[in-house]
Amino acid sequence: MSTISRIFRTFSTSVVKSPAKTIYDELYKERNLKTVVQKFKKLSQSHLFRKQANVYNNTVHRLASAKKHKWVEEILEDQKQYDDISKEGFAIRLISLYGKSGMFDHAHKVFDEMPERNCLQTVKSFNALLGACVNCKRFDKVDEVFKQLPEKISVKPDIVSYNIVIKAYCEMGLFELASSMFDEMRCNGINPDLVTFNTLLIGFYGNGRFDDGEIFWDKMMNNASISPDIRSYNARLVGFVHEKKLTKAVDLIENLGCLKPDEFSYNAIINGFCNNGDLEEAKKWYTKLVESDSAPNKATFATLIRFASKMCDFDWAAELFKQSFEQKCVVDPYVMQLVIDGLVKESKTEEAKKLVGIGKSSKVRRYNLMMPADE
DNA sequence: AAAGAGTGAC
Repeated sequence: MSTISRIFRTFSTSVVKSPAKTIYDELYKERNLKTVVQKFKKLSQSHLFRKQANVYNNTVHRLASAKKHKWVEEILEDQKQYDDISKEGFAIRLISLYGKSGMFDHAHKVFDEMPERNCLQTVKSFNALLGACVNCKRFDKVDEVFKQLPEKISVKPDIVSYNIVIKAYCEMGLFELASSMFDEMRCNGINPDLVTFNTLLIGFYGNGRFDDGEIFWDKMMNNASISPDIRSYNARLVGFVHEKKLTKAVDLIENLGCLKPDEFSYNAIINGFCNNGDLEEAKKWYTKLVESDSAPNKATFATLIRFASKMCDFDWAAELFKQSFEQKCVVDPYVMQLVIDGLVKESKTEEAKKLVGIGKSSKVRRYNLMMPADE
């Protein structure tokens, strides 16, 4: 579920600003998902509607997050009646939407049906299928698709294909295979790009393979055609934090040159100080984040509210609690309840009641937080 | 219209 949210995150945020938002307001404002399905199918009859990729992303995301996979199937299968399905781009959209919804067999079926719909299978739809393996965590299928399919359908894997396979190996914890794929792609005349390096850096630094991370960091720095971006630096920050090298991490975030730290950079540092039990530094870096061009997000609040509660700084926890609502960040109710319980324990009953009220009235997410006496 | 890289964790 959290994986699904992450995969769709880019789309749902862009949808907010998209003009489709106003045109299809009726669909977005509908709270009843069964009605959403009916309305979506009705709207799909319009050729113009079917061009709106964002409406598809948004709707499928809503249904998949609510675990209504039958309804995802209902709206996506319904699309096959339109001529658009013989265009590769439309098939790719269905494959990737099924993939993001965790429905691998459906994704594979759309791919398999392409020839009978006179739709050419190029490396792009091949990559969409490969991506669906990873998004559905069907790692057993990755090798099968990557090693057998290209020959069957006469496509040549490209840089995107290799990047997807490298990500799959990193997620499987098969770091040696991820490294060897990096060598193999170069033998096949495909040069690693920024995505390749960032995938490997995140895989290594994020999983306790600091030394391997450093090897690829050096390779990237020595590669004249690659300019590391903030994601590359953030991966290394996470690596330093894992290694408990906080001085190194702080030095890195303060010396990014022309790059600007983002919320992921700050979160990495904040995580480090929380793990060290350093309340003062955690507060300091939270303030820096608030004063920066970025804003704290769900992960920031989840970490800090939990940490402040653990350190019994319930005044700060309450402050963060309120901030998280102002920023419309949805944090696990269990963490929010920690703050209420802590305030009550310190006899700050009025403040606790106030927070319960904020939770009940929130439009972002209605929390059913309780005063300990209610339980 | 269309494929690939990220944060927490009872």
